Amino acid sequence: MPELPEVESLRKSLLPYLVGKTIRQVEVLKPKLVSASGTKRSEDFEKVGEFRDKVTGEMVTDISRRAKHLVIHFTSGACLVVHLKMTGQLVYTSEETHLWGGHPIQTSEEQLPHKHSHIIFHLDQGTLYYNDVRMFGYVLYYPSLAQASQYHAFDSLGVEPLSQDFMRQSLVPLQGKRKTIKSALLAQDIVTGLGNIYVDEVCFRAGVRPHRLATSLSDDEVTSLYQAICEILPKAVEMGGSSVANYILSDGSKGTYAREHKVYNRGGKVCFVCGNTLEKITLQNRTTVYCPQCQT
DNA sequence: CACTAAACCTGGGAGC
DNA sequence: TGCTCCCAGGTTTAGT
Repeated sequence: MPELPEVESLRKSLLPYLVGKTIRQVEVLKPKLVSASGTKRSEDFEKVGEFRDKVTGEMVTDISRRAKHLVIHFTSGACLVVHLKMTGQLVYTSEETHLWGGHPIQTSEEQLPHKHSHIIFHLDQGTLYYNDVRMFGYVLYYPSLAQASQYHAFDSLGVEPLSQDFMRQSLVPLQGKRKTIKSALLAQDIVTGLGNIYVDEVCFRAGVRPHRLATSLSDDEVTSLYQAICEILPKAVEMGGSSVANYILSDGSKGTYAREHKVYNRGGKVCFVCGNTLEKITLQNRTTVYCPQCQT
């Protein structure tokens, strides 16, 4: 479930650990998760060797984010594009800190690597683990940011909702989409970064039913959606994201925004605002929860 | 164009 | 205790 707030929180938590560190050695235990030249999820073992060779010796200069992708930048201009998909994690440990959940490692299940550690980056100080239970995620190497952008068609993505470019006007194209509001917000082409959790939370806050057609949105409702996104996403980032299932920050600690959820995972429960029962429906093949009273 | 389902995977929980 | 079944979300792709 890493959505924008989770990826952004992870990015921030990785920065102080990774910037300035050099990769001394790489272990790729699940070849299908990496690529060295744009061919995703290849089983080709030569490409694993290529990946290892190209990444080894690189120093991290910065970590950025585009939509739900993390981009790890290197001195040479090359970069790694990381997508966590459903269950990916990036966890950093070092001899000094050896942290897990903000405290020193104590139990065996806090030990790394474990059976879901698929890529291990040994740094000149500390170790970065890519863990992924379901292995939907990936780590792609690109020799330059330009090539990464080209292959990944980052330019077909909509506006970044945390950027200064994001304004009410950015959401006006919603009114031209002949699909449901939820579908249009999940599609990433108008605004990026929202997933199942935050679309439901945003719709609730805006007072809009997610299964209505986007063409039915009034101007005021577009404004409400804009305001809801502006309020919810920064707050979620501030709280480290929503740790449902297995999302964690780079030191193993959890984000706390899940306690702020008003509708996500609350189908059949009582609406905090009006006291009515929250409705649970399936939309776009995804579980969707809304309040029939508060959302119109 | 927009929808739906399936696919990619595994583990956790419910129900029996 | 242990089995089966269903569910979880991000994204792409194939089919309607």
